[in-house]
Amino acid sequence: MQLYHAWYDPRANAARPIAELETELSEKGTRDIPDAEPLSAEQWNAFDAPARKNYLSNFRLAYRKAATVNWCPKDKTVLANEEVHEGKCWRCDSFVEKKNLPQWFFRITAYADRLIADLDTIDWPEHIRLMQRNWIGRSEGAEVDFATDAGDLRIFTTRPDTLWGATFMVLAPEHPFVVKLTTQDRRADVEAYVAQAQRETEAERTAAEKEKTGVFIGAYATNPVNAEKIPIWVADYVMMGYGTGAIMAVPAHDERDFAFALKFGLPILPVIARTDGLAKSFALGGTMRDGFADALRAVGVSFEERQGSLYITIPPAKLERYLDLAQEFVAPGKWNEIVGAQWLFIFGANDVEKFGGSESEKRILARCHQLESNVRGKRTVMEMLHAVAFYRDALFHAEYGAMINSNEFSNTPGNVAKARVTEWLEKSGKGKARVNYKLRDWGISRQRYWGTPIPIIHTDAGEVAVAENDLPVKLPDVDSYEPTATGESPLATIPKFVNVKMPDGTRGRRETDTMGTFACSSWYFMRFADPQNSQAAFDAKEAAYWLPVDTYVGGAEHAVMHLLYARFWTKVLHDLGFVPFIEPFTRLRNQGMILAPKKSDDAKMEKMSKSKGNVITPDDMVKQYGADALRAYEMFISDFESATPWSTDGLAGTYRWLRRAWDLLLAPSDRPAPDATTEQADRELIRKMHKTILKVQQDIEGFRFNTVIAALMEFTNAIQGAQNRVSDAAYEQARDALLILLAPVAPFMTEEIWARKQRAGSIHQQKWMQYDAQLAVDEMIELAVQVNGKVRDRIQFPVGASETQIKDAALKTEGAQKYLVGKSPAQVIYVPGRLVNIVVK
RNA sequence: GGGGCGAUGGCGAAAUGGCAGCCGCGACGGACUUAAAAUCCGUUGGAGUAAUCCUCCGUGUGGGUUCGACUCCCUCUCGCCCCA
Repeated sequence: MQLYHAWYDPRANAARPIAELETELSEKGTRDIPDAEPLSAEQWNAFDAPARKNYLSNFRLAYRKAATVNWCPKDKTVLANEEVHEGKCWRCDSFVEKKNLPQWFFRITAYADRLIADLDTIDWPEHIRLMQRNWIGRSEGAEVDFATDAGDLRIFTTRPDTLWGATFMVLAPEHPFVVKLTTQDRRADVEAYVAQAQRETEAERTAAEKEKTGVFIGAYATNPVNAEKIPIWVADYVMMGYGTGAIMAVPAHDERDFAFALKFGLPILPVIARTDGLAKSFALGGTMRDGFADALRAVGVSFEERQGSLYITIPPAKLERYLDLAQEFVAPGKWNEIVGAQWLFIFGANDVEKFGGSESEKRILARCHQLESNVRGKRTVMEMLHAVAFYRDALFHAEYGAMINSNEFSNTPGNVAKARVTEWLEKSGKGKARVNYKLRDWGISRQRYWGTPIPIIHTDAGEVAVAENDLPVKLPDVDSYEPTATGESPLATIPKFVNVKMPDGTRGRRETDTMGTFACSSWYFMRFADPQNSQAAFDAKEAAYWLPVDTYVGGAEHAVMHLLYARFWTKVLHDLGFVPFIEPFTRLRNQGMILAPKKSDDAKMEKMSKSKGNVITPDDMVKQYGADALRAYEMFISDFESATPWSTDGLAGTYRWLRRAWDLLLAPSDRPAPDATTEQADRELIRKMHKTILKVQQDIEGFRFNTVIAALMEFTNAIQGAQNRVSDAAYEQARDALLILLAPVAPFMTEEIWARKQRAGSIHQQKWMQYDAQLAVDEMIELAVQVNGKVRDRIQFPVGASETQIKDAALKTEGAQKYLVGKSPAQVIYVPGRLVNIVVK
């Protein structure tokens, strides 16, 4: 239970024994520990034992806290996520509820930065490392406090540069401020909404994602950067688990906030300039005086005209001219606007309103409502603009760009905006820089029988770890594994397991949750280093000798869970001195999945796995074709990393090839003596042999087993084809090479042939073939002759011919000449050993 | 909803930015056989054509970069995996 006895010290950036933390707390409290809740030594020393245990839970790498589980009200059981389908129980189809239970967690978030940084030290596929980085989801931003009647409401944002565009706030339904701030008149609506959101599963909360929902809670918060009062809403698109469970909504530059604001008529104020300079204007028929279109043409502003209206996209350089023209031509009692790169409402000559804040929003809206009855239903300027489909791509963007409409920060360039605002927030005490992670702590509790018992005993003095000598805690023998009606683990119903006597005579209750299987898969490879050890999980010396794992082959489907958890566990054990390495698997390669037809729909494929019940066992194939043929076929079937449908159609072909090789390798050798005719054939066969040696060894090292088989098939064909034309010596040499190269592919068959040939020892202990570059080199090369990238002829040259010679010959080929009639080559490109491309204009 | 990967003949697939389809399956034709199986030989991306000559088309869609794109960049569609 080392995780329980350890905590993460951010100063050392490493795990340390919890005892050292206790000492520190008793001497100086949390004074030196960054981000810890303030606690003095006096306060700590005044705590009783349970209070101390409780406080230490904030630090331990293994700790308990309340968390929601899926609960089936009919089966009265806790369901794993994969047992919930579309919000319903997999067995009885009743709607799954949420239930709060104390659960055990591992504090993997403490290692987030190291889990990212150390990815650079291992040889893993790039997409797996990318997935882990995304999964950890490190984002830099700032914490900002918004004042409310219930005190400061803290939010986390990755875009502090958009603070001036915050027009409302959104709380997660579970946020404690929802209850504190909701006004009397809004209470009924808010409570109904929160209750509904909590009934919904996470899946439903995001599945019904298209339509945004939420309610206003009646309260307001003050934006610390401009003292504007903005309304507070509660909505299920904000999750309590991420950041602080509260967001400032900047609808002009966040897609979800934009959709939410449009739906509920909340103001949308652009505060970041567009980076693409896109500016548009829609001149509705009748709003501009005659001659406007001609005037636009005269200054070179292009537009589309449909049904009397002009759809104008204004080039950045022409914005000023356009503004002049619009003022000149706008009809009395009408207006024209520019959106995108500028936000201007043109009501007449020298009567232009800039849309740049809540005051201008009100003014513009009031004037437009007065002038035009059609827009009176629109609650915000942006809603009015959004009604024009032509404008839609110019209204919203989420890029970094120069700040606008942000008081003294306006015109701050996009590349420094975030840093400058963050710095200012810190200096002015309005907020501070903070790093946030998507990664959550790892919940290990399962309310199941099958799993490793969590070695903790609950006593009157709080929880106590099981003494090291008493480990491991074993599962009791039971008759029934059925879950309990209370949601507790079945272990809770077994008094013999639950009740324990402590050394001091008091009674304790064993923890009855078990660990999910990922806990075990996080360290099994360490146990493999010392599997018989009955004293400890493994001996440090054995682990240091055998580990880390040099090459780990597994499926990409484990990219973010198993592989991340195993890395975390390894780092903890490293910090605590149990292993000398920081990464468990030095090299990782993914094998592709084997797919099988879906049971429900034959036309679709899915991963072949026990849990899906679509597994095909290879026993019959081994019986019919032998293990070697099956092995070779699996190597051959596709690229190692690609998923591929299972099919035995090609297995007979692999079998035929191995049998052909068998016959060939065991055939009596009686070739003609070397002479002039055999000499050339010998050279060719030996050349093929060396090419094959190189290909096979390179491809094995690169995990390209399918092309290894292809190369060996080619070599087999080559020997067979040449057998009556080569000398005895060459034939023997080639056959011996094939036998050795075949050994890793068909280990049983080659061993048998080795024995039948009366060779000493095992074939699998022989030296590998030596590649000879000299003997592998070609005498002649064939080059394609292309004209404008299309092959028109071919030429042959001895190796070593000069570039000039080759280019000249290429130009003279019949195929090239045909396409050069009346033209002259503009360029001739020679790619050594490959082709000549003649470029003709 | 988020993240990752993929799409090439009838099928599994190959191809350091340089001749698309290596190798195998299947199919077709032939040899051997009384016959079948097995084995061996040949053909096999599509269209046009008497033709194995030749021409055009062709790597999910639409665009871009390049002398040259399956390969690099952007858009979309579909499929699979992981998480929610």
